[in-house]
Amino acid sequence: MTPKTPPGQTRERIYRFVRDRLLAGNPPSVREVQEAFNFKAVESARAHLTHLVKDGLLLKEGSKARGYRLPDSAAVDDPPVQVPLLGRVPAGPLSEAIEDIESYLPVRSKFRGAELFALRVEGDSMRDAGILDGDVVIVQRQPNADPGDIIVAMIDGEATVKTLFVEGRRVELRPQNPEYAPIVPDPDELSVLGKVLEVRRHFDENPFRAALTRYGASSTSNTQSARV
Amino acid sequence: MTPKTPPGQTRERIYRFVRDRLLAGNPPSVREVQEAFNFKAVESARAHLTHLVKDGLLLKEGSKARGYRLPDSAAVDDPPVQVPLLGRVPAGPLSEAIEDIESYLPVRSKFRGAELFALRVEGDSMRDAGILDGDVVIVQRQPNADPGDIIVAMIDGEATVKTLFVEGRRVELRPQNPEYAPIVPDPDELSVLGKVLEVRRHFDENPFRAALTRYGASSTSNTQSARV
DNA sequence: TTGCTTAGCAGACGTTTGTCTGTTTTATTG
DNA sequence: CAATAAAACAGACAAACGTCTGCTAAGCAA
Repeated sequence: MTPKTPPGQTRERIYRFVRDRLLAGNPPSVREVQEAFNFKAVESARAHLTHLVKDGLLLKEGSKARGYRLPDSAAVDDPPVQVPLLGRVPAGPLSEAIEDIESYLPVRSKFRGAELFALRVEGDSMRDAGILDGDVVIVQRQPNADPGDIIVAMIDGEATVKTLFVEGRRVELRPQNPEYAPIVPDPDELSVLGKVLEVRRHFDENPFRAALTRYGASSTSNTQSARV
Repeated sequence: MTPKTPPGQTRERIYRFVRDRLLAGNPPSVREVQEAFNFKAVESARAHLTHLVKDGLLLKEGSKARGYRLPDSAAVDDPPVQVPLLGRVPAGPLSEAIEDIESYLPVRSKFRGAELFALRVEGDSMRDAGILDGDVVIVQRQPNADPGDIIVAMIDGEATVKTLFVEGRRVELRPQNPEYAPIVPDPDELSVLGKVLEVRRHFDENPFRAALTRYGASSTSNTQSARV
């Protein structure tokens, strides 16, 4: 027999497993819990689930399939903030750009209260900082920044993402890519839109696949059979 | 027979019914749809659901109970899913790693239903793909992947993030950094943990600032006065 | 009218899933 | 050590559930 786990230990892990599945909108069946924990018997999983209900950690109505639910007490403590992804750069006040909202991104609620917006990066001038063309940056709107911050600034009516450098009176916007030259704006004309808090990149539509298959990887025809 | 409803009218009501149930984390069964709309036959409900899938308004995987899900398009302003950020790599079943949860990250609800976890990347073997040391990847847990996918795989008991290549029988895990060599695992021993959907990097504690001040930017003492 | 399509109904079948009973193993406690 | 409780296992059963085939009725267009 599988070695017995100390009391409560496995139960807590099962609770979190079910909790995550429920938060993901994907309620597990008893047998899925069984398999996730390598139980040999369905009843082992069900016993744990029954106990969790008895302890008030889970809810269950009737004997429906995948019928376990989270009680109110387990509701996510801090609902995330929804940050607008702007299709165009907000030169003026952020409120004027709301008609250009492409979608909303959830960010951790620790940023609640800050004025945030998201922007899609164009170009690869920040390549060596791991910010690539098409990435989305989450920006905290603020009129000034500290040296070393990655900021979004308005230069000649266009928004740029650069690293801020300060040497005495001289202000420099440095790209992170040797192919690009630093920008030295007139300190009085430098308009800081905000400071980059986070970068995100999605691989759903994999932009690398096209380039990669050029190397001679399996043709699309046998992609299915080539699944690993 | 119950009077027939004009084309599409009932279908739209069914869609909203299912959608609301899914957003509430309470997926309905076919028979629950049947009862909600007073159909006399299960098949009446199922026909509508099948059509909704065909029209792309709903998703369905396999023949699981309560298996209908929302596609990406419907997930715009839905409450985000909370994804666990694991402090340690989930070598075994995901359920065994739940005790190592550092925190939860909000991701767009388009991923609702998938089994997701987040992981902190170590090393810069994927540097040229814009995945740097310390970045967080959001992974969809799945046992296989397609060529070109960026995957998390177990190699020699350690988790690695690499790009998957397949040439016939030969499987290759390619870093995106010329300083690293590709890994050619035994196809039978390659264990795919999941596929990387997204990368995130936080600049809150700016990792670049230390390196940047070396260039002679203002010393820490006048950082404040140097704010721009 | 005829033909076609869609909506709905009826019944059945097989799988998934929840549940139950009984047994074995392990840790703990007196 | 024996007694006890908890954990896990084994096997079975019944309800829930998804799916399929065949059918009728209603609307629509040629």
